[in-house]
Amino acid sequence: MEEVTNSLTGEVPTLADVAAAAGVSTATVSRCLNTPDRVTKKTLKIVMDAVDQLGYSPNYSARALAAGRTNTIGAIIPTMENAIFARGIQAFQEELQQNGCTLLVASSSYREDLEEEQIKTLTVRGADALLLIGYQRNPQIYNYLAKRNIPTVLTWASNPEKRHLSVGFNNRLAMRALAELVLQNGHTVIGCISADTAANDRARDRVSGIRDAMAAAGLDPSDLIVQETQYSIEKGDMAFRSLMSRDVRPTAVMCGNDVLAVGALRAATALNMSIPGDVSITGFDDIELASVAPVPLTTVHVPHRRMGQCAARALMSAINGERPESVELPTTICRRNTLGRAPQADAPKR
Amino acid sequence: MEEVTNSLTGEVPTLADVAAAAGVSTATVSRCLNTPDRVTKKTLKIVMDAVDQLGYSPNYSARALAAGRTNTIGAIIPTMENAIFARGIQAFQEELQQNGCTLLVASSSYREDLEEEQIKTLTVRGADALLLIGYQRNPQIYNYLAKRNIPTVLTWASNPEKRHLSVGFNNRLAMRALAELVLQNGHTVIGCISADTAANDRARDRVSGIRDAMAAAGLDPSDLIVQETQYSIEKGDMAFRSLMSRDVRPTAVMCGNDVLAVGALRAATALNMSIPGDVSITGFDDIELASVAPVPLTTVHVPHRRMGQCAARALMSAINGERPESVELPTTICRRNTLGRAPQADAPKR
DNA sequence: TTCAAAAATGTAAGCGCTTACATTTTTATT
DNA sequence: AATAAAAATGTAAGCGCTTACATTTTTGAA
Repeated sequence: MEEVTNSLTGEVPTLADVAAAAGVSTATVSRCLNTPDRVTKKTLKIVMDAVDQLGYSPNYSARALAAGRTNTIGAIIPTMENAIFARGIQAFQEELQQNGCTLLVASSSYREDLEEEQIKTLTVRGADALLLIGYQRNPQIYNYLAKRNIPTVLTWASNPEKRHLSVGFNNRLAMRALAELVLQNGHTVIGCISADTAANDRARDRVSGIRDAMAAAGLDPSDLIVQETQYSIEKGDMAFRSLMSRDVRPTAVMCGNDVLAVGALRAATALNMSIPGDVSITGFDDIELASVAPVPLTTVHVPHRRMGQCAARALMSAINGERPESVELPTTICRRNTLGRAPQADAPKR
Repeated sequence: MEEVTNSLTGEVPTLADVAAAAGVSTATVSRCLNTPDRVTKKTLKIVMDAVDQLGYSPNYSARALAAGRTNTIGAIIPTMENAIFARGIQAFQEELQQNGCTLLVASSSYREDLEEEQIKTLTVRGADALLLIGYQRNPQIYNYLAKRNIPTVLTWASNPEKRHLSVGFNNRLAMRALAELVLQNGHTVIGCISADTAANDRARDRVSGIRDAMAAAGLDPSDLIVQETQYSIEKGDMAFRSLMSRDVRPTAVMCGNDVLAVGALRAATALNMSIPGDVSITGFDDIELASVAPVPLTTVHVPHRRMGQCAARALMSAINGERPESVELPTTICRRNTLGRAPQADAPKR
């Protein structure tokens, strides 16, 4: 954190100042900084001493302009308001940092139009690559990105059409596995609280996963009672109540993520229902909230950190002109206390 | 999201391309983009049409290099892993965006050395201004910032020495008010779970606030039982257990933030203690977690969104050469269900 | 020791934009 | 209609860096 300003100008020193101080050309200084092995040990030392002495640090705008790359990666996530993406993005950023890159995060509030805008903003600002959540979006965007040659990784899902680079997990299979466990516990009337399945591919895949399991178990998948809402504890609470006000109450409520599940849990408690005695509840994500909920949540564990890390690596290699492979990370089921045997045959309400 | 690439080169169009297409000089195009009122309505139209037609968007690196500013603001927060800073930063970013600025977020993991590094990284990358959390840091950093002429706003606290621009709240007074309420409920043995008071000024101020209230109520402030730990639910749980294993158990445990309080709550439940019957627990921040905790948390409400917004405005005006004033936002006490009367005189354990 | 090849260094041309200053056009005044 | 002042536009010089290419120095084989 120490620095000697250029004694000549009193200004922040430039490459040229270093070159002058070291008695070499600017090209050599640049090489010392970027490709030290193309330079003599001796020169390197002289130059680096000058760098230290002047407290020089390169101007990134100039570097970006000249080199045509910014060493900045953009990420657009649907929300920062809850912790769904926090851990994964944190890991992503840590990995980038190790590679000398900076992360620029924007959030789209789950709105497609805003996401498009953010993508444009970030690329225009020179993001060398992008991390996006999910795969469903206007094809024009993929064209735009392709035309501009911006490597992009899709995360938190694995892209069914293998056209785009993705580092994620299979939402459908993951949820199916959990649903199978629910069915094994004797539940036959199943409710589901999900985010908007039209706009959110992860949500849609998760619901499909439940239906898959039902079909495989000989139930009619269309019997699944789906309640769509937004991701928040409050909304989860309301959706659960709505589910419970039906003539035939589900004995198990599978939630699209942990946030909704915690809301459902709260509502159930408020309704004096015991968990999992009266009703089973499941989540998805395994964020911290899941393990500290009033009743620890049975949920799907997603390897968020690893996903962030892999995504970063994939992007770095894409930037370097390689062709990284998509990866599909395994999820596991996290059995805790909100899933139990279905209660006795459910009598119609009243 | 549509774009016609420069038909001449097939490349992303530049200012010069637009100028050529519009039949004007690059300077005029630049003016149309940056200072449209210095240009004829007619020219403006011609140029803007060319811009649309070519799908031109400016190269930010070049613009930054030439103009000497990046329109990028940096924020360094201690953590992204929990929601303490999320809402405030979100509001900060929204406000910046309205002013054409982009936010660059980095996290320091509550480590002073990392924070210094991040500050350097962000300024070197051309951040025009910085948002920092708290006021306590190596004076050299403030020098560095001053020398580089980087406007900086300190947030989540209000700086006691008025030397730096800050937009925050008074942690000490806020916690004192809450502590007074606790004391009014008849509690005399008070425990406190806090973050590291040596490194974290907000944490320190909050503890001081409790002591202030005790002193004012005729208690000995040094009787406050302080347990320091990191901010996480798990750590809060452990700290609470440790507090409860003392010979004289506190009847009220005031936590440094809501995350710790939720952990304490969990531990209390696990220990079969009723809340607030056996023990009262308080938080700080009023993040979403507080209202959805198993027992809704009595806590200090902090106007996070407003703080983020004000901080952004202050920075924007500082960038424009004005001298914005520090602001201290009021906090309020949020009475919910974890604070009650002290139980009967506490018998020594066993 | 000589000389070609390899390695190190230097030269200088941009990267795409902003802006001070110069020039031209418009406006308002007489 | 003539003219000075104001407004609009153009010219061109950088901003600080990277890198293709040219030049110089070093290396090592003959």
